[in-house]
Amino acid sequence: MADTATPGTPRTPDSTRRSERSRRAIYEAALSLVGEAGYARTTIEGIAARAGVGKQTIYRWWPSKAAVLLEAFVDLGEQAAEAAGGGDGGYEFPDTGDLAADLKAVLRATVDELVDPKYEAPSRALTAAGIVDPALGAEFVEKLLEPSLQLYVGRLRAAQEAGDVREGIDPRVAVELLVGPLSHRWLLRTLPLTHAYADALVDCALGGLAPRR
Amino acid sequence: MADTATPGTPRTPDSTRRSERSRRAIYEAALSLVGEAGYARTTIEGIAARAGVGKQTIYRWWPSKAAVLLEAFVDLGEQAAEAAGGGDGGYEFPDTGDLAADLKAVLRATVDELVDPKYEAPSRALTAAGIVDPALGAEFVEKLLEPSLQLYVGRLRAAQEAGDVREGIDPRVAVELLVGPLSHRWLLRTLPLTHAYADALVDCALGGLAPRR
Amino acid sequence: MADTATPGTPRTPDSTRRSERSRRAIYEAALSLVGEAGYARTTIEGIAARAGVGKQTIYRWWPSKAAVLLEAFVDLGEQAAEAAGGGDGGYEFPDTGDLAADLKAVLRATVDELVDPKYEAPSRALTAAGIVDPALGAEFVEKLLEPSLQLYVGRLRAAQEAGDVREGIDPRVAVELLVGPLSHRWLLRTLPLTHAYADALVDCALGGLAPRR
Amino acid sequence: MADTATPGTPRTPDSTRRSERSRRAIYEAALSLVGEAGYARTTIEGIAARAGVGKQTIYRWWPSKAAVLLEAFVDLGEQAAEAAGGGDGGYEFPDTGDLAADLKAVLRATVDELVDPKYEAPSRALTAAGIVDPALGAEFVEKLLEPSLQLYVGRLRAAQEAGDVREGIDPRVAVELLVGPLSHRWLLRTLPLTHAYADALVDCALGGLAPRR
DNA sequence: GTCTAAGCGAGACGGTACGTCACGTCTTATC
DNA sequence: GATAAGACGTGACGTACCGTCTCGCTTAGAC
Repeated sequence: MADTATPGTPRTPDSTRRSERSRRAIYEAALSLVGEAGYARTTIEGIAARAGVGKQTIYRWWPSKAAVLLEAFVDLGEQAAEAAGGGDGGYEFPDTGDLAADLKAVLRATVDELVDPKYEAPSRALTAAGIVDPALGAEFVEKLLEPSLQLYVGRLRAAQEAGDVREGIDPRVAVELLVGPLSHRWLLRTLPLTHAYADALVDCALGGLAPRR
Repeated sequence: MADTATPGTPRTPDSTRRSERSRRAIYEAALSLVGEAGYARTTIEGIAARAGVGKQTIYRWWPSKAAVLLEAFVDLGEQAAEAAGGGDGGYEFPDTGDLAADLKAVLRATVDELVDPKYEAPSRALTAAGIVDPALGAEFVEKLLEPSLQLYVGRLRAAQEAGDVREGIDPRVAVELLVGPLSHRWLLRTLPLTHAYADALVDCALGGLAPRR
Repeated sequence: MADTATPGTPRTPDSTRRSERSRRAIYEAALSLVGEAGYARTTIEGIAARAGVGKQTIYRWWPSKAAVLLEAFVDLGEQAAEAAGGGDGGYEFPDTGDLAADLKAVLRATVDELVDPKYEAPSRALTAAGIVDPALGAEFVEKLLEPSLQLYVGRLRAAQEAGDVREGIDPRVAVELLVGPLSHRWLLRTLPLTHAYADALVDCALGGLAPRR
Repeated sequence: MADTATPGTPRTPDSTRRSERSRRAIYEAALSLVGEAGYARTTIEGIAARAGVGKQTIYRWWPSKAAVLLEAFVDLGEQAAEAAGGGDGGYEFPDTGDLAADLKAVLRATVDELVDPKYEAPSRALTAAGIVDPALGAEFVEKLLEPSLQLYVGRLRAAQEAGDVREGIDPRVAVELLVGPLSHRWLLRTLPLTHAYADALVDCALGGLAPRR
């Protein structure tokens, strides 16, 4: 009965003795390197060197380069949220009563975020890594994507109760009807991602393609 | 309009002397290796070895592993089309007069294709590579994605003329309203990709989220 | 006079952490491969593979294949000397009082060594490499050739003091008068290298070509 | 009895149809490249490219890079001889009656040639190649070295008849006594190769190391 | 004067080795 | 015991040349 934590075969490091200093330095190094050189040309050795950290310190705490970057990214988001909201990091979805306006505002903000050069490279890299690696993808979805989607779901459910959305509609599908096309254009670069597109999406999705009788 | 191929400065190989034998062997090796070991564990050396080809023969004709796989994939599609349609490779979009039914049929078929284990690994790999590398992404879209989307656009335009789609709707946006969510679920694995989901999408998109007055 | 090793700009490895095991394995692999396949067909990859060592471990410590072999050869000599002399590796030149006899004995031994198939291939390879590459040649001369020549010089100087060599003679030139022709025949393979030739050389060199008045 | 030339298995090219133009261009390219980049960095592809010649034209007529260079070098010597002597290329060894003076003159000229930067690189390269490759070495000795040595032998034999060299001396050994040390210094770069050294060699060799009674 | 077969320039091909980079593991010394 | 440092075995990278081969083109010598 030697080990406190999981008795699994691989050595479980003692997280209470972990160096906060190193952790922060690794986050910063990872993000800056991905921003400068791109994800593919960012290496664990490079992160360690820039962070002034031994390679083993990275391998001890993360299973892969993608995992490091994901955590760094989550941390970035938390810090931004903390700085902005002051609260516990929970963004709120606007509810002015005008569903279309609210959705357009949020989708426009999302567009702005997606094309912001500061976030674009690491976001794309993480998304791509998650597409190929299911485990990483699951973490990516759980930590970064799903929380946002839940906000949409909440707003749409409220709209449904207010009678602004038909009864038979599954709010989850409705969310994807809006977010899916945005994501599609961003990831695949088929056509420019603009505010106008965001507005068009909302109008189409709410009004439907079929003519109103 | 003199030269078909790239007139670039660096050594341009003479494509008339290219070995068809090697090209085919490389396609097959690339596809089989990605299928067996996954994209990340597929190497150019491995492809060359399995194809019985010198590495230089790959580097002479393709700039990257992703480019090889993309071409192999395009070739696979062409061969399949040739075998199936007998014609010049152009699939046709069904038009029974019932727009909803036609869209559901096609989306269901797309779902089946996306979850087919034979195609899933290379498709994901290529998509992910294109997300990170704009040049490759552009080629991916142009050669593989856009042709399919144009079939949707054609069908929707016909529907619009028949009065089955509202006049103000941009058919391109309409297509993305259907395809975007599908792609979103497939790439990010948020929720299972099923025929039911395809049907729900069509219903939502055609009918709209807002209640009919 | 701070640093023993090269203070060069490029990554200087820490020699205190060097693996003795690998070093020895590399020496052995290099010597055996040159013996079996010849120098030209010996490759760094081959040495690394046979030594069970990464290529980088060779490139980290040696600048070239020739440098590896030179060190391996020097090491071989040191080990042989240690095994034989028990002392610090210094061979001694015989001094029986009979200069001609002593020289013949040593030259005959040299002949035997030069034609020994075990040493011939690597010796030739190293000499040839040194002929073309001045830096390597200098190291070869300093580490392997010059120590031997100095023994000759010492013996000849003693002979000069004993009145067995004329006063005006430069001992260094005298040494080369004996060693040069031997080396010439060995390297260029003009005529067979035999004990008889060694004897003839000593007689000619001591007695001179011109008739004694 | 199908083939005119050697009925050996490998295709024997028809030398009557050989392109003199290409041959000369290859000689020039080979010599200039070795002079500029050194032997090791000279490649057959490089020679072919500079000569404006297909690789196969080289492989058709020569078995190796060294063979090309050797022939180029022999040709160079022949052309020089033709230009100088006007005759059939046979240099003559001076015979003024003063053996020591004649030998010194020739050895000094040899020294000058050996240190001439124009010839040094290819000479060293060829010598080194011949040291390692017996077949090439034999050709090198036969075509380039032996003819020169025979001139020495002739002069020494004449001196022996004139009573300037002792009867018991083998002229061949005597030649090597003079040429060997020169070659030794040149090849191994132990000490500077000078006219003074040439003179000292002649004096030592003629007078002998042992004191005259 | 044609015809045909060789040499020729060019360069694609299957290979081997190069020298470099980064991986993930391990060891050593420091804190 | 976590850490900075970095040597190690491993394996892929992209490049350089190897020696063979296959193309058209040209250029004799035989008809």
